[in-house]
Amino acid sequence: MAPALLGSLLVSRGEEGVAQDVVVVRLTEVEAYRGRDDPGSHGYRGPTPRTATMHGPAGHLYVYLSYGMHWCANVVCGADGQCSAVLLRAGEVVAGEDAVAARRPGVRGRDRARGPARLTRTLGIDRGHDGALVVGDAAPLRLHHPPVPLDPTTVRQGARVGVSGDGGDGQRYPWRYWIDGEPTVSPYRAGRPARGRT
DNA sequence: TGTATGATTGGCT
DNA sequence: GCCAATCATACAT
Repeated sequence: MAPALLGSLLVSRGEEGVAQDVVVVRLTEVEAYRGRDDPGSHGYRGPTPRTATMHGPAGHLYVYLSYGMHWCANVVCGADGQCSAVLLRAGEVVAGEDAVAARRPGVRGRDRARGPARLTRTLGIDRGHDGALVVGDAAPLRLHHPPVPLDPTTVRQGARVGVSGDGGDGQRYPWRYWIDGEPTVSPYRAGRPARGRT
């Protein structure tokens, strides 16, 4: 699912449906997360209240607070009871420049949605969006297929950002996907070495 | 009830 | 490149 989401459009309807507030972001970078078999995932230690949405049916948003101050958003991809989601790491603002300028004064160009927390801020996503659908008329945020099919040869793949060793041997799952050459893709940072905890 | 830690960002050196 | 900000969550006591 993760590479298939690249090039897709994420559309936020404005506050109270005001057309002027609509913002559209074209996804350029995502990461896949699974459950029990993925040490880098919030679902690694089994379902908890926080990750309930991530363990639910596909098509909903899993939103969590990072570092006590940043919201990050995932699209849930697995069947109900499974744990599978794709973190929306970065994108390009393709519509709603004015709304974004008002929401993020001083931030311009490629940085407006370059990084998972910047993306949520630009789209106005927060805790209230956890569990919301990304399909259907009532959805506060909607996901659309790419207007033009993405050239599959431009998709790149590598280790996830900020995730320490995935396997016991320190290997890193190559579950980060991005569109080659896109300036909005966030810089790579390796995670801390796995800490001894069992 | 206490505490360590992040799927990050932005400012400063 | 280094580091503080800031707090819900998970887990230990």
